[in-house]
Amino acid sequence: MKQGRIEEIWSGGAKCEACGIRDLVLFADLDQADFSLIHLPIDEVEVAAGEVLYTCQSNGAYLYTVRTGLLKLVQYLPDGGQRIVRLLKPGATAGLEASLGQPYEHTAIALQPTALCRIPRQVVDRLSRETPRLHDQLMQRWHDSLRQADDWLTGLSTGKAPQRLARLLIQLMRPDGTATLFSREDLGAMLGITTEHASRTVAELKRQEAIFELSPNHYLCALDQLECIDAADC
Amino acid sequence: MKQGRIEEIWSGGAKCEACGIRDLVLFADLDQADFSLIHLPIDEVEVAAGEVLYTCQSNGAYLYTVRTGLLKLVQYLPDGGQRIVRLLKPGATAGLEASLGQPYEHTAIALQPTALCRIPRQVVDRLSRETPRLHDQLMQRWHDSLRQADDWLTGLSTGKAPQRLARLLIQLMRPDGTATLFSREDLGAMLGITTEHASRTVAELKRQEAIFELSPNHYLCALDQLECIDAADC
DNA sequence: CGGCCACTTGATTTGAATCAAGCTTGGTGG
DNA sequence: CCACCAAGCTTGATTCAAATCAAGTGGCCG
Repeated sequence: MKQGRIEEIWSGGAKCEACGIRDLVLFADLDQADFSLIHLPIDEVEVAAGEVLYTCQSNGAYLYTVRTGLLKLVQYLPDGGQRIVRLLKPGATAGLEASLGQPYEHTAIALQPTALCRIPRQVVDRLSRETPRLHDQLMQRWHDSLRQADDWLTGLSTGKAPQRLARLLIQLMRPDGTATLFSREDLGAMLGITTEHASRTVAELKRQEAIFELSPNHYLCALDQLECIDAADC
Repeated sequence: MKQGRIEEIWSGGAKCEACGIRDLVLFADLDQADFSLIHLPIDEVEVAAGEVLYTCQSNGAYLYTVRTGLLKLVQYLPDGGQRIVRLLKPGATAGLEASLGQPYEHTAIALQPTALCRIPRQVVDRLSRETPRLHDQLMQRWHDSLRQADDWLTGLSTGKAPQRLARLLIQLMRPDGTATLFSREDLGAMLGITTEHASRTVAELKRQEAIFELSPNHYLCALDQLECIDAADC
C-alpha cells in the first residue's frame, strides 16, 4: 500500500480545497476556517487490486474517501462463508464506523487499483464537534450506505440468479451503456450463489444477448433486455 | 391508529425526562435546556398488529421512537415480490430518513400492537442544529440500522433455509431462552423463501428438537442446537 | 353451521449446489 | 523461445434444496 502525504492539507487545506472531486467527498461543505481545524495529516494512499485496505475487527483509526477505483466490503459467516455486502465507488466513504470510535465491521479489499484519502478518526471527531457542516455529510453517508444495503438485500439476494445478475448490471452500468464485471468468485459472493453458477448465469445472459462482451469482463448492456429479465417477464 | 398527545412535552419536556425507556431512546442525552427547544408537539401513537405506520415514498414528516411492540420495514421489488429488510424493537427509531428531509424508503407495519412517540421532522432538525448531544445518538441509530442490514444480508440471506431460520431465532431469543415467531408469510419474506418452505423449515427444527412450541408461535430454543445448525455442523 | 384464512403436508418440477473434468491465459524457468 | 504449470473460467453430469402446484386440516368469526 503506497502512501504520499498531502503536505499542504494541515497547513491550510489548500489541496483539499482544490480537490478534483471536491463536491463528491465528505469534506464537500467545509470552508477555509474549518480546514484550519485539521491538526493531523491526511495522507493519500493507494491499494492495488486484490489488496486489503483494512480488516474486520481491527482498530478503526481512519476514515477513507475513495478517489478513484473500487472497493468491496466483505463480511464473514460463522460457517466460513463470505458475502460482499457493499461496493464503494469514487466519492464514497469507507470505514464510517471509525467516526464512532468502533472497530471496522468489514474487511475492505480493492477490486481495482484504488486511490484514497486517509482521514484520522480524530480529525472527523474534532470537525464534528466544531462545525455543523460536516454533520449533514456524515448523515448523508450513513443514509447512502443504508440505502445500498437495503437495495442489495432486496435486489441481489431475492429472485433467481439471472434476475439478480441483471439488477447488478443495471447498477453497474455507466452512462455509455457498458459495465465492468468482476471475478466469478466475487460475483458469486455478491449474488449469493456459487462461483460455477455465477459463470453459468453470465453465459446465459450472453446467449440471450442481454450483454455483449467487448473485452474480458467489460460488457455492453442492453438495458431493456436486462429490465425485462429483472421483472421476470421474459 | 390511536393518538394521544403528550401534553407536557413541549412545555418543558417533563414527560420525556420521565420516560420509562429514556436511556434507550433518541433523546437519551438531551438535557432540560434542550427540551425547551422543542416547539412542536410530540404525540404518542399506537398501531395495532398488521396496521401500517407509514408508507414507502410518502412524505417523511415524522421520526418515530418505538416504545413497545415490534415493527417490520418492508421493501417492494419491480417484479412484485416483497422483502422485510429490518425489524424495529423498543428503543429503535423508525423513519430516520425523514431527518434528512427525504420520503420514507420502506413501508412500516406493526407485527405486534405497537406504541410509538411521533417526533416532527422539524424538532429533530432544530435540535440537531442547536445541540451536539443529539448528533451522536443519530449517528448511533444510523450505525445500528446499517449493522442490522449487513447482518441480515449475511445471516438471513445466505446458506440453507434451516441455517437462516436458526440465525433468526438466535437474534430473536429473549433472556429466558424463548422467542416469538411470526406468520409464515412474514417469515418467508425475512428469510427469502416461500411461505410453504418457511412452514416446512419450522417443522423441521421442531422435529430436530432445536425448538419446542410452548404456545402458538412462541418457542423455547435450544441455543446449542441452533448454533450448530447455524454453523452447518449437524 | 358454513366459510374463510392461515397453516401444514404431499407430489412434482425446477433451480442451484456439488463433484468432476477440460479449457484458456499468463507467467516461469529450462 | 517454447514447454509447462497454476489459477481462474467454463462446461457437463448428478444430487439436492427449494419453488410450485395442489389438497387437506383446524381454528375462528359471521
